[in-house]
Amino acid sequence: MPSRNISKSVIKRLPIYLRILDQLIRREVELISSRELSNESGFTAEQIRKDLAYFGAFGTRGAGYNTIYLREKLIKIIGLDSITDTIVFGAGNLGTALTRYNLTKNPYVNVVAAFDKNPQLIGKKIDSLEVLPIEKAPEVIREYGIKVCLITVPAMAAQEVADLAVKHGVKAILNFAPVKLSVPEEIHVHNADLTIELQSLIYYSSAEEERLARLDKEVEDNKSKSSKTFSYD
Amino acid sequence: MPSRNISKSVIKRLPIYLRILDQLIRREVELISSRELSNESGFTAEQIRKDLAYFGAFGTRGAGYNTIYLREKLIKIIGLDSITDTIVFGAGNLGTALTRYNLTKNPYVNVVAAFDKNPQLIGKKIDSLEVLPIEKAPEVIREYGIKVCLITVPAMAAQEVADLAVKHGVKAILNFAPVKLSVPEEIHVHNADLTIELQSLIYYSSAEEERLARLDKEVEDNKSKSSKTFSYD
DNA sequence: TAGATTGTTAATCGATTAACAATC
DNA sequence: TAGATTGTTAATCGATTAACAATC
Repeated sequence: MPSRNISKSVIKRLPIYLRILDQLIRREVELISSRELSNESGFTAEQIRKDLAYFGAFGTRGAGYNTIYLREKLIKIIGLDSITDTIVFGAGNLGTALTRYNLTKNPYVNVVAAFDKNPQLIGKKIDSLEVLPIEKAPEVIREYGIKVCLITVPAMAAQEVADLAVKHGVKAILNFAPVKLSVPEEIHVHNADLTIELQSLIYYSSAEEERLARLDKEVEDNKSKSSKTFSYD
Repeated sequence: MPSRNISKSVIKRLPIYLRILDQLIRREVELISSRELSNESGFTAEQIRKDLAYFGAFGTRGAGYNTIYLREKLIKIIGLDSITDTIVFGAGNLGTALTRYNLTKNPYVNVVAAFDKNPQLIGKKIDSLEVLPIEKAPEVIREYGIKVCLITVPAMAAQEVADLAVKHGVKAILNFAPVKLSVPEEIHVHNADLTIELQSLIYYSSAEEERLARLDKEVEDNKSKSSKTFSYD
């Protein structure tokens, strides 16, 4: 029996494998080797084989993986074999984008409601979905047994919304607000912080070497100018 | 001199430290220990000290880090000391959300243009920014010396847009399209794939143990039912 | 000086890569 | 059978954690 407690990095790769299989199946490819999967995904063939082996032996030695069979297994592993109902907090541009994307392009997920506090947004339609006031959330969470939600409200409001969601039974949060949410430890939070992605990209976009060399020089200069400029007075 | 070639994981944490410092400074906190930074960020104090030490000695033994000084250093390390001009490909909901967010909430970045192919979106205003046809992109990239761009176009169009951006001088891409972009190896791509985030969260949201046990059983059953159902005929 | 906290080196842990026997 | 590719074990690499000397 495969051992459990599989690392986060492995789990993050599974949906990528799934997407590639979806594409291959659409192209009517029936069999794929780990080497070819490597080309498509950018991960090494060894890593792909090892990742899959945590969950079972899905391939055929000498041949490769049957795309349909492996896809089916991945769907079950990730837990996508029944559609996941979810809700979106915040119906601004980001909330609207995510709601619409998941409604139309993500067959594994259904958005049952979007909530906002702003009276101007309440009643607005996102495709056929009407934006509801946040007060309705507890009812919807209970009614649909919502376990996963997305938070796209402003940073200031995010903790409050998270508390409400957790209180009524949500187990996993995809958080787009630029704050660290405090939640009980059994609750899973993934942060999709777009500012952080962008800033860390900027690090690489301009001549790293030069910039850091300049920094070193500054720190040097500071030191020699007597101890430290600031000290604590 | 601190050694270079600092790992991606370190770089991804720097913007988080920066954000916390911004908050502390707003609250007029002047001095902070690595232990307190740990509480705010969720990373260990040891890790924070080590991360910072890659770039220099910014703290004061016995006291901690001066918030203003450390913030200034982080800004220079990340490369945020001059505003980064950027462009957004795709003016749908996601593109609009990102454009608006960066224009209004991200002081380190300026969005100089948003592009779309859809004639219905061209001319649309995002705050004071007018959506331009994608054909104008080369001109804008050259004029502003754009090094960083965001891609929010549909999966099908993403590679084409990336090629265009790279061709005209873009060095770093924040890609929201669910595809693996092929780019020359000196170009940096960060994937912000929201579907993958959501799917890997779903893995954790429902009883993992049970699901995987059920899977094991299936695979067992399959094996005993003669070799494999599919084999390659 | 005593107390506190950094910066840095050493130890541990975990994840990736390499190698290869198993087997289709 | 020969060729190919998986699944798995061992080796390596890198990142995190622990420990502590330096020093404010």
